[in-house]
Formats: sequence, C-alpha cells, structure tokens
Amino acid sequence: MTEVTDRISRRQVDKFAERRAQLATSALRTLSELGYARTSLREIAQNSDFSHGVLHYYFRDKVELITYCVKLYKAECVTRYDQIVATARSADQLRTDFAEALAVTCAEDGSMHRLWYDLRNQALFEESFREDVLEIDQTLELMIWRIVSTYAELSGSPITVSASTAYALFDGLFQQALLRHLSGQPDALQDLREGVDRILPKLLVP
Amino acid sequence: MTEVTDRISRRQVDKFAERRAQLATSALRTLSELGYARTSLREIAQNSDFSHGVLHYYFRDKVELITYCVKLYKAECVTRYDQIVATARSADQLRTDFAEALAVTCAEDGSMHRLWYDLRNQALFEESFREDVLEIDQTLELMIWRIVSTYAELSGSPITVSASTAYALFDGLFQQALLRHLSGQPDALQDLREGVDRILPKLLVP
DNA sequence: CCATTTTCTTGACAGTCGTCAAGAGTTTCT
DNA sequence: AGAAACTCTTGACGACTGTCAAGAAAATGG
Repeated sequence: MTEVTDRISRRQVDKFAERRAQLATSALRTLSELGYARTSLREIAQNSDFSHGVLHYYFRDKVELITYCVKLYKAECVTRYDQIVATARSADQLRTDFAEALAVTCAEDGSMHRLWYDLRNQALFEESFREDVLEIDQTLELMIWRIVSTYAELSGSPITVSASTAYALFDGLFQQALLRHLSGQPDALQDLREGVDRILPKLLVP
Repeated sequence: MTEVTDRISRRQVDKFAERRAQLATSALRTLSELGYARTSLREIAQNSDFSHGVLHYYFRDKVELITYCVKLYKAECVTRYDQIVATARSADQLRTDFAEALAVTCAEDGSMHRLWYDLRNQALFEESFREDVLEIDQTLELMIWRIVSTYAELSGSPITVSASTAYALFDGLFQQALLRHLSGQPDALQDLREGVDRILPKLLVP
C-alpha cells in the first residue's frame, strides 16, 4: 500500500516538476527575448500554452519563478564545453576548438547569454538573486578551469593565473564580443577568436 | 539687440541645461541605488527637489532622460585614470597604481559602476541605448589603451594584444571583482589587484 | 459512475507606471 | 506696474503589474 501511494505521489511530484520545467522553459524564452526589466508574468504565460494564473499554481511568486529559471539555465550550460576537453588531442587544437566554441555560442545562443548577463547584473542590486548567481558563476569558472588546465597539460607548462582570474578574462572577452555581435559589428566573432587564441597561451609560463 | 537676445537666450539655455544636469544627477543617484529595472520617474523626482511632472518639462520621455544620464556619467568617467598615466615614473609603479585605482574605484564607486553594467546590458535588449553605450565603451577602451601603451613604453617592450582585447580583459576582471565585493567577499579587491598585476605584463612580449 | 483531488481559467483587486494637460507660481521684459 | 514668458505643481488618464480567490474543467480514486 505504502509503495503504491509512494509511486502515485512520486508520479504526481514528477508531473508537477515536469510542468514547472515546461513553464520555466517558456519563461526563459520570453526572458531572453525581452530581458528581465520588461518581462511580465502575463507575457510569459502568453508565450506558453497556459493562462497567466497557472504560474502562481506552480510558483509561489515571481522571484521563485525567475530563480528556478536561472537554475534551469545553469543545467544547460554546465556540460556544454566538456566535450572539447574530452576530444582535444593537442594544445593547439584545444585552443582553436575553444575559441571556435565561444564564437559559435556567441552567435547561436547570444540571446540566452544576454539574459544570463542581465540576471547576473540584477544580483548586483537584488540580494535575493546573489546566491544562485554566484553558484552559476562558480560552475562556469570551473568549466573554464578545466579548459585551461587541460591546455596546460597538453602544453607541458604550468598555469600562472588563478581560476577566477582566467574565468574573468574569458568572460570579459565573451561579453564584449556579444555586445558587438548584437550591435551588428561583423568582425566581433573573429576578434573573439583571435583574442582567445592570443590570451590562452599567455596564461602559462612561456 | 541681437547680441542681447543672444546672451539672454544663451543664459536661458544654460539655465535649462543646468537644471537638466541637476535632475540627471538625481536620476543617476536613484538609478545606481535601484538599478534600471526598478527605477521610476516618480522615484527619481522624490530623490530630487522637484515633483514628478517637471521631468517631462526637461526631458521628452524616460528614454531621453536615461540617455542623458548615461552621457553625463560618461563625462565623469573619462578623465579619471589619466592622472595615473601622467604621474607614472616606472612601469612597476604604473602597474601598481593602476591596480590600486581599479580596486579603489570598485570599493568607492561600486554602485555607480553596477549601474553602468546595468545600462550596458540594457543595450543588449533595447536598440535605442546601443549607440550611446558603444560610445562610452569606446571611451573606456581608449582609457585602458593609454594605460597599457604607457606601460609598454616604460617597459620598453611592444604590446601583443589589440586595444579592444585589453579593455575586455580588464573589464572582465573588474566586473567579477565588483560582483564579489558587493556580495561581501573580503578578498575580492585583493584578487583584483593581483589579477591586474599578473595580466598587465603578459600583454607585452616577454 | 460518482466523489474527490488536481489542474487550469477567468476575472477582479490594489498598486504602480509613463504621460500629459490645466493651471498656479515665478521670473523677465517693456 | 502690467504683460509675457518661463518654471513647476497637481491631479488625472489609461495601461500595465503581481497577486489571489472563485469556480470551471480534467484527471484520478474507489
């Protein structure tokens, strides 16, 4: 009996979690389109298959929805660049693949990443976002660190900067490229590739 | 006669411009406190000596006010770091002064700079902000470039990265430090100093 | 098949927003 | 001093926001 009710309640929980994820996906699409400042719950609902009232059935309030969205976005981001680490055979190849992956991400997932920067900026003002934002930032920093340390191994040379510094550098390059790319500057992506190509070797001892 | 009316009208224009600047200063204070998303015209007026209606006497609409604020902010930013360039005697001193200046800016003008990042992010979504944001970005890039090229001269070694790359790197370092500093991380500023100290020499040929 | 629970819609609420017009208050000019 | 121009306040408008409650619709239970 208990196992049956457990299975049922778990199924209900799963369904509940499933719909939460579905609604959060709609929310993410809307957010990446309009940005945090101009996204309303009604707009999110309109871009989903449901009415605006249902959002308060699955999320306590707007903050919980946005927070859940940020975490969902994180899950997508985490493992994206690990394939490059896994398949790299030489330092040069890793460097080129990494630069290319950043450029492709900038071009294809640009609107998703501008949302990430938007939310990270909100954390500078709203304390309630900070914990999740810092957690995602940490995850991204580790991802960059895996790239850099693998590059160092393949090069046979030790790293001279900290993980947070390395992350800050590539993040700065990417953010600038994103702004210029979205502004229609045609050489933004190429500049990003060249910047990464130039900087990565400088993080090791010569 | 014409010179009189000219003087009068110019005086009126000056008064007009003066009040615009005064209101924009109030607006900047409010914006840096609340961020773009949560700043309303009534809130701005409440933090000034006037009522909310006067904002539409001096600014056509909210976009014009914000745009004017961004430009006003730029004027404050431009010449801030040029003193470091002027007074630097050695490469090492310039490097230390620059790192220290960034740390002090992060600590003292943090809320102003989070506003800058907030507005730069809005430009990723609202096209109407892009022109001004890119112009300010260009100014900041040139400021960084003056630092780096002076450092290169004092070191007697050529630079190996472009101006935009150099700007992106230090901007990334600063932005990360700002987030961590506002989050109460005590070593954020020291990490910023060390990061700048480490990176600046790497932008030259060894 | 009916009762119960879960899910979703609808409509309303109190509040805030940007904007504007009407008219006071103030300064300036003749 | 009176007329004219400029400056600022007040109050209102329509639209939009997050939130919630009442109840319809659907799924699930015995």
